[in-house]
Amino acid sequence: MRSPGHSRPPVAGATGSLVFTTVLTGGPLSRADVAVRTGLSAAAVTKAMKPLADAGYLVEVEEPAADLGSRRVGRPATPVRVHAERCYFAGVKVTGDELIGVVTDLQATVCAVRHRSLRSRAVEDVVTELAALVADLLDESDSYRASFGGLGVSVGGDVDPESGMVRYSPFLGWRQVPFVDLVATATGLPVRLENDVRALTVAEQWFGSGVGAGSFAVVTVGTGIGCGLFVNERIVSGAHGVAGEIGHLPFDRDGPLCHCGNHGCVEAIAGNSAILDRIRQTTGAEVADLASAIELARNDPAARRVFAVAGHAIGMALAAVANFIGPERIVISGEGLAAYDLFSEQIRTTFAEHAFGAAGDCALIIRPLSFDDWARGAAAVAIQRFIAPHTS
Amino acid sequence: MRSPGHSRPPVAGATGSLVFTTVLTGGPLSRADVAVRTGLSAAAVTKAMKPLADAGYLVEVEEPAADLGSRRVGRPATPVRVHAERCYFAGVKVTGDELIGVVTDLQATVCAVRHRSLRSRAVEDVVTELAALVADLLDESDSYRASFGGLGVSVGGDVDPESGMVRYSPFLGWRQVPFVDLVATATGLPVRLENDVRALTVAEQWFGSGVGAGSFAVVTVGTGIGCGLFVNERIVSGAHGVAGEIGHLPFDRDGPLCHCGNHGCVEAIAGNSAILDRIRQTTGAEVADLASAIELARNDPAARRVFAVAGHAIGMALAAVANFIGPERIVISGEGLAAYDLFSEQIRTTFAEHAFGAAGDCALIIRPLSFDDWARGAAAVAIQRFIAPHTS
DNA sequence: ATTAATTTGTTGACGGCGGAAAATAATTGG
DNA sequence: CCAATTATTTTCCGCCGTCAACAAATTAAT
Repeated sequence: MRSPGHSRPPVAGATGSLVFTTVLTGGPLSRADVAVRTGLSAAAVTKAMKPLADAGYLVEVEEPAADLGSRRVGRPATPVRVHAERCYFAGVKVTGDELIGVVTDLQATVCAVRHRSLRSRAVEDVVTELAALVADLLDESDSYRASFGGLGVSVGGDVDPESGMVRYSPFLGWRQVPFVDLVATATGLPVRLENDVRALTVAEQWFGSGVGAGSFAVVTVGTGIGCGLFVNERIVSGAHGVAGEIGHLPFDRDGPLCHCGNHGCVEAIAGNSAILDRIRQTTGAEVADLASAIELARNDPAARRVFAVAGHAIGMALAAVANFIGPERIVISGEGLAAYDLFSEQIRTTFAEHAFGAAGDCALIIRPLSFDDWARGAAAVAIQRFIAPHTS
Repeated sequence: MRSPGHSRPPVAGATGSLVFTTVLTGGPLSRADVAVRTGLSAAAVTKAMKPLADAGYLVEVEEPAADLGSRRVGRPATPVRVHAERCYFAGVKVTGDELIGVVTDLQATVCAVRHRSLRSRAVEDVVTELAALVADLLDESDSYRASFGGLGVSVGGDVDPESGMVRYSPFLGWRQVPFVDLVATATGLPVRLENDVRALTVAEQWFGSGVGAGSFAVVTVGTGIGCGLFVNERIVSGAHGVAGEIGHLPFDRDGPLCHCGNHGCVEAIAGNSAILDRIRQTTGAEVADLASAIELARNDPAARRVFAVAGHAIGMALAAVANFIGPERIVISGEGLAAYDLFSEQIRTTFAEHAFGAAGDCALIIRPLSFDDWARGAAAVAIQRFIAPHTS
């Protein structure tokens, strides 16, 4: 029943996944290192690695690179690394007016990118366009199809990965769409669906700033302001599909009206369009997009003040995240962060002021994000599914 | 090396804990039911139960109570329940001016209560008083000492259960106190330490409204406003010991000054003393405590309005919790809730207004809490430790 | 050079534990 | 009393991880 060309997931059980992800996220590691990190015995590691190496997913590092500070006595370690080109994954982020697709290898390194604008948001049109986009991507190299691991799709809104349903997506205007089934039949590929912010969080968890953290949060600043949470070894999905909605924390009863109907939400102060509106309003300048707003702010104190106010709101939101779940790190990402120097000071000051006690020890990590990174997040979801099929 | 009279933890491994907690939290259950709930095979359940029954922790229900809607064909099930009197636990909540202690059975039913006021907050004095309090409690019945499972202690502030340290407690003015070690040597009992709100959350998780929920939050409204979180099968402790600090979410830049230095925190609007101050201020009445404030509000519209404003702030905080982690349920507890009818309407309205999408589906459960319940929470921590020693 | 010490990696025996299937038990409904 | 049905127990089997012994590869010391 297996379609030809789809690689079989390499792992047999939980231990296999554990060992594999340890190597995947921890760079080249000797078997002994893996044993220490996982808490398994050395014997168990050897046994778990055997089939993974046989199937080509793990390879021993050829050049021992003996220079690195070692020179200890004893048999030298032979580090093992993931063979990233062993299989490939596709990820597509669906927005209201565009599809962004990537192909990545096993380590989520982007190998190919394609965008495709949407002329219609009708479900069948989106599915058709998505299938075409993925086909185009996979046609870029024979290897992609030859050893394909899975397709990840991310959508903003309320999404259920288990059933593969888009329960509600405001941007697309969808309700109760069995998106995974539709995409799977249209493409013939194994498909996994996830919320867009959570997909990004998965990417950070395994391939980004979340590696090694017991808990972390990803805060995205863009049109909206969102937050992905990784707590107690897992991503928080919310009992009803909603989690990490920090965009509408109200900070100022007299603040600007938000589209949600309340006043002074973070999003209504620090969202991209809020910033643009505010800059137009206070300076009278005709700024077309965020880039020109940033440009303007370099010389115009009034515009700069708008960014400072936004930075204040973001700092408050970060403090709320830190006080709430006490993550080890918070990764702040977004397009606007290209202008990080404009926010930075204000964000950190406000965060420090409002973080409660030891919550302030939480590390703030800035990570500017391109649109392609969102699609990479979707691919990361597919990778995670491929490696740990059991994990929710 | 085991002190005489301390019962040995009954479980061998993870499966044993699982089966035992399933029976403990799920009331009397047949082995077949347990198999379904845990996902184990029936055979595994039988095998896991054997040693637990032999040791007297589980007993078969004698009276099959055959009335209950059953009357199906086939061999009747023999429900198994926890033998609650098999062993006893003590729990002590330490506040700035009082110790509250209880003895409970294995099901966290309170068997004995004692309070003891503190004349000094010096560490050694508190330890001495605590040991005396526990001794008094255990002296109330021979059974307590004869089959004693463990002592749980809860303290407000930043607490590390693993090391047994009170890292920082504002109310006691302690820093880096190795409290578990001190109490253990003073009492000769096995001791477990936990943050007070998290201890309460453990009690709800196993013996209260959290039973069966994949995620829930406990919001406590009292002098301070706090929140315990249960997410992804575990309680959230925060990487730096801080989590669930919702008391200082700022909702109103022009609101009253909070002791934390900012304006308009939830705590500065809806905390007990904030309510009292506000009522004195607006009505000029001399209210001594919350009870008389409630009394007054029954007839005085101005006082009632103060409660409504507090209810609004609480509703906002609940919405923030729901939007943030999307729990299945939120348990709201506190002394002030005796006057729930004063808050209720406003809390629910505000919550519904500010909960984002499906986050509003979260169930709000009211559970008035006595001070003894806090001590019971500490005992619950000891129970949990007794049953699942491996779990963090 | 030889040997000892040290660390890594492999192999095989052993045991715990959970599942599958068969056996046993206890009822209901003929 | 016999079938049907559901609960529980028993027996057997296989997976998987640890332990202990061993093989490998290198440094340090003699």
